[in-house]
Amino acid sequence: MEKTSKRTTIYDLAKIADASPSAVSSVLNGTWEKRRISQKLAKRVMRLAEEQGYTVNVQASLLRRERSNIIGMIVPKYGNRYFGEIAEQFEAMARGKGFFPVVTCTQRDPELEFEAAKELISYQAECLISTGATDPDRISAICVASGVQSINLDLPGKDAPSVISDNYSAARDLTKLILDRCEKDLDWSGPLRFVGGRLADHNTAARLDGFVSAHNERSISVPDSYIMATGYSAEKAAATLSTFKPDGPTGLFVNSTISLEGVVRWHSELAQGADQIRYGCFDWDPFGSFLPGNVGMVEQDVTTMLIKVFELFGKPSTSTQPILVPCKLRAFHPDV
Amino acid sequence: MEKTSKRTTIYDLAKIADASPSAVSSVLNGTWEKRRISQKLAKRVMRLAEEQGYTVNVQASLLRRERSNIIGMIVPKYGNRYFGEIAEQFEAMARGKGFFPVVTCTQRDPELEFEAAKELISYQAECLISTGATDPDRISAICVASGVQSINLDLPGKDAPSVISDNYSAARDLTKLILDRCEKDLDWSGPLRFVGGRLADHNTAARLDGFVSAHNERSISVPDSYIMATGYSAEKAAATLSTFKPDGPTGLFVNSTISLEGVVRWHSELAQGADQIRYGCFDWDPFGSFLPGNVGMVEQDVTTMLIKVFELFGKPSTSTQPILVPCKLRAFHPDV
DNA sequence: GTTCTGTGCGCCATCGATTGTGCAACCTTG
DNA sequence: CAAGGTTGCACAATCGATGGCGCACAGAAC
Repeated sequence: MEKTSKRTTIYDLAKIADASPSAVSSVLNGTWEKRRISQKLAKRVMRLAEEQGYTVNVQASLLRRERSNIIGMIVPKYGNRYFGEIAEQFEAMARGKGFFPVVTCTQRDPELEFEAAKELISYQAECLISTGATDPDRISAICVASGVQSINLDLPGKDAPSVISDNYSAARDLTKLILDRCEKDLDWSGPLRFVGGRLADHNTAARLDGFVSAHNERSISVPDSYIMATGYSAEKAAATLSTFKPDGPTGLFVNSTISLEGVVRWHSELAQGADQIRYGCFDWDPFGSFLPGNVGMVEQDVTTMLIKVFELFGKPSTSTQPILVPCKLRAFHPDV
Repeated sequence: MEKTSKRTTIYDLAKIADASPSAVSSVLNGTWEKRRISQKLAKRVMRLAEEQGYTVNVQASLLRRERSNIIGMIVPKYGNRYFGEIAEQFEAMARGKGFFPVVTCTQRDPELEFEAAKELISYQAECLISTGATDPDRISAICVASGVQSINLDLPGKDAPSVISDNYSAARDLTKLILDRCEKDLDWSGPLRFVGGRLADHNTAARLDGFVSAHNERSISVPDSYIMATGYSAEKAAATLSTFKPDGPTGLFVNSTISLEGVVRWHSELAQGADQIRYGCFDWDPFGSFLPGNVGMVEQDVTTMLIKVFELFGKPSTSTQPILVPCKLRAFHPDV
């Protein structure tokens, strides 16, 4: 039925349909009515294409049309609710708008981010969305050089429009929630410890601001040693906490579910006093919400963020002032 | 510095370097020594390419070379440890081998799976890996028609080689673990309930087999009503369990972390007897391991699975007998 | 001075699809 | 029946990169 060796092309179809390649092409890409191809020929070609299992060579098609329909995204990780959700929804939305989404995961490795960006540009991506990129401006730079639009998501850059969460407000609200619950459950009023993230990172800085503000509003001062922002990884969080053996009520503000993994490990291994600890986490995870001691989590509003991204898409970049999207605070029920 | 409107091409570079496009091309793709281009010209061209922010138009390049370097994968979800891990490791391995991985998420929607597969073929993917596809054979079929290799991962198909977990053995071991812990903690000896998944699905069937075998080995019989495989979603699991209010010790075999979400929700809302419940889950999640009542989880060996996939890659498809990869059982510490 | 061997590079066809243009064949109208 | 209009399609250039082929020129050998 079909040629064994190579993929069928419009030339093959033209031969067996006894028509010209251009006629075949226009039938298959839907322009045949405009080009006044008879229905008879159109039907014949379509039937043959079906029979031969023809699929366009998008490479060739887009080369000619000088566009790619590809819209690229780089994300640091997949197996994390937040970024997983971003990737999934992004793909769905892009497809809904007729684009071909290509998402690639760069493990928070600046070199890999850069390489992946270049690769996406080579594949003629029309727009590149850098999610949580460690060096978004470096990526914006090659995008500019190649005439490709770039948009930052989750972490802001100064050379391209950015859509990010309102980290400050959400962190402040979460901090208040944890403080309230410490007060209520443990009759203890802080200050909390801030665990995870990197201070150099914009989001961590904004969250820390919110964290400190919430304390200040209550006239609580936070010692420097309580800021344990030693990186994004479960191991680092666990390591930082390993020497900390609380001997009374304690509260933690956990920056990201990745750090939460370390915190929970530490928490579960405490010899005593584990029930005297309350914590909340910036970022949401369905299982996280059932962990003992967890009083609330911040869920970033992925859908709204992506809507904003797609609003920017195609527009000549206006302001690079980050667009802030409010988060949703999820407070969990008090222990019974 | 660079042209504002269009991307730089080898023709642009040829003009400013005062050389021919073919010379530029061979310099940039590394064949210049074979083509006896002088180092002098090569250096000049490379410098210019750098300055102009040149990137190959892979579309054109691959059209000419008649290959794409693209290796495609479809996965049902990202934001799930198992599939997230698969996607991440797949990308890393593919890149390590010089390919361009394109992963796309199809939400367990058969139509979307099919559309995405066609799209990847249109982009000239050289191999398509269907992960957890609901209808892998339909995808294999178009791959065959287009002369593209296809490999199934996680769920087997009969028309292409498959790499899957040894669901039977792992389920048997997990069942035994749960039964042991029920015996030890609750002085209760089953039978357990099986929650989540679809019986029509190969993996659920294999796991159920293992589940039943483990019971049989201990001469425990499992009532039909204990098999609650009503689908893959947290809601469905929660709905199925909603009418179940245990009045004594109970044990559950939870099929997938997705179902686990529902189980945990149900568990946390039980008015009483929650401490009389033990469960284990097929699939691993870092937070899942700290949930009250969870005695163990099965971690599928993603790395080994992908190694097997890459071993199949490029080979003329041999047998379509599924390749079984053993899982790792993670048992959690008894409650203190 | 002629022939021979390298060196260095340009010319041109090609990959598959798209699209502006052109042109037969047929039909209509007066 | 000629002029004009319509229908239906083919031709050929083009997108950017690649690679076989061949040509010009330089130096070596005789």
